[in-house]
Amino acid sequence: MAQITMPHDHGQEIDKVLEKLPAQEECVQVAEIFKLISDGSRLRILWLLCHCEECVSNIAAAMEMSDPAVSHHLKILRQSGLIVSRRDGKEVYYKLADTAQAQLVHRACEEMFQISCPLE
Amino acid sequence: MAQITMPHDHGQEIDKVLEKLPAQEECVQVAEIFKLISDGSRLRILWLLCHCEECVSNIAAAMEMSDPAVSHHLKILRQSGLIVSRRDGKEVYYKLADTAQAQLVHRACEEMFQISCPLE
DNA sequence: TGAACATTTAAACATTTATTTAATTGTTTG
DNA sequence: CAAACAATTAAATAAATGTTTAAATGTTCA
Repeated sequence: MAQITMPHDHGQEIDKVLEKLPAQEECVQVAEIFKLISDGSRLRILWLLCHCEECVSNIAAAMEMSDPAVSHHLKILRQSGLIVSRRDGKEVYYKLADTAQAQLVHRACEEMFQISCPLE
Repeated sequence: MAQITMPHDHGQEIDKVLEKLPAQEECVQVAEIFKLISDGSRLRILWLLCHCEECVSNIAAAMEMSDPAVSHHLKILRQSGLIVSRRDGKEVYYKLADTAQAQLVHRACEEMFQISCPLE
């Protein structure tokens, strides 16, 4: 990693931090995960799928959204590996993936819901 | 809350879940927090400010970004309350806010960095 | 006061993104 | 096979977003 000269010298504190600064590409990757839950509709769909397995029609009804709109979000979530799908007859069921990453995202959501909604 | 009829009946599992389904507005609020760290550049800036207090010029140098671009992200983060600023002479210093929400976001980031970067 | 420095703001631009409507694919069953 | 149903895809649109360049604001100090 190339050394970067700071315009201003405010002590050596930042040097140690810069040693551990995640690379740009790594930050983009992590940000990509947060982007998955950075839309209200998609976050709400994911919340549902964290708690049950459901078909597209029912998800759309629960969200009060159109089927194509829901399908769009499901595709994004599935392509990321956060959720999985299975077809049973005419219907396709979605649920949270059984992976460490999915569990981590799930936990992050739950924690954030608590903090953003203090006991009023 | 208005009751929603499901197009398909797959048992009563979903009913209990829908009782706890966060409201749309609440999801938008929580998603707004995740949106703050859904951009690679902004996430990297926040990571830095989680570990030290620095002025805009130095942040920009560390990120290898232009001052206005960094300033733009700092503004978004500051307006959200995730970071705070103080002026000392010509320079403005930024650092993570001392709030429960900031700590929560900080923790979520740290956890996500670990998972997205497995020991290779 | 005026020059130099640090930061922010404004305008412009290219991308991305969420949603709608319409058409298409896939599956079941009469 | 054909009709009905479930889900996805495609095209179109409006809105949001990150970055650049240029200008403006704020602060220090000679």
